[in-house]
Amino acid sequence: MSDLLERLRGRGWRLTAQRRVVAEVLDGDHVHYTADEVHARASERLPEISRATVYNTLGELVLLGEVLEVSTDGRAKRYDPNAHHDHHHLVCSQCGTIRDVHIESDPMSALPEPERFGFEVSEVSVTYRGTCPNCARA
Amino acid sequence: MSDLLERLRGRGWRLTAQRRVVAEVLDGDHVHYTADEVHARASERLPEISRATVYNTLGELVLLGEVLEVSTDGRAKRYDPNAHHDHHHLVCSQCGTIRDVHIESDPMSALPEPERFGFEVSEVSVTYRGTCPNCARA
DNA sequence: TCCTACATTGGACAATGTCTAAGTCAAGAA
DNA sequence: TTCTTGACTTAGACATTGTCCAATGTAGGA
Repeated sequence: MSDLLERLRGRGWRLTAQRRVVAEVLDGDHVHYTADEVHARASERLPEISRATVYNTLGELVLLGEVLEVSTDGRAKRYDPNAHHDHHHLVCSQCGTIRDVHIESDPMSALPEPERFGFEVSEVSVTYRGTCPNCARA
Repeated sequence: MSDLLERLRGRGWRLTAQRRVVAEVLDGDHVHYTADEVHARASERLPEISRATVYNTLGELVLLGEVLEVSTDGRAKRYDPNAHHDHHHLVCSQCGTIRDVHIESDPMSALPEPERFGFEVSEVSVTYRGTCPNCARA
């Protein structure tokens, strides 16, 4: 994730304590926090960080293509730092847990020309839903 | 859509003017209104209908499997009456327009067992994003 | 027609996200 | 190093979307 900070500095980002902490919170695999979860974790390291800054920073990371925005349930958006590896999502309908998954076909090529309705299609996301092992036990 | 009303009555639904109007608003192809859009359209025919009733009715239709809930952008959920025909969605990133599309592969079978992480997977949705012809012109 | 359980209403409340004005600070210039 | 400036942060007001509740209304069976 320090790679990330270097890349961003190279793009003219001013490097502040707040941005550094947000980037650190997002470091890891299968990380899919909501903005408020990021804020809570960032506050542990930098208590005075404001909600607005977290929202701003997440928005910038998304625009820069470093983080993906995932909205699985119409509740809070989640932020996925794994933006440089093509993947999809598996979501537990009960507890909301998300896993990154890799699939064996190319869904983009599965959409026939006549079904594109003249759209310039640039992106596809596949979301699987089900019950995770934890919730299945309960 | 009157089929729908019959089906619901058969399931013990009490048939009220409000529910009838909501069902009428949802009639049609490529209909993907937000709850507030449904409310606005329903209000044209039944001015005193309340927001709460629209939300309640939409929620019930979803539970009954007659309408699908679609959250494409983390903004308001949209309601898709085309629940009995398997399909996916093509969304314009600029104006939010949605089209129903049919694809040529089965995305469910594209998720290998080891990528299921012990989940009981029951559902898959594929969302294509791009620019619609209208927005491309502008 | 009458009853009653179910449906509707309006408004308060909750969750998430956006915006603004004022204060603060990172980083280049001198 | 210190100065300067425009970008960044902050707190809190506000907006949007959705949920809940107590009071009232009504569909449909008896």
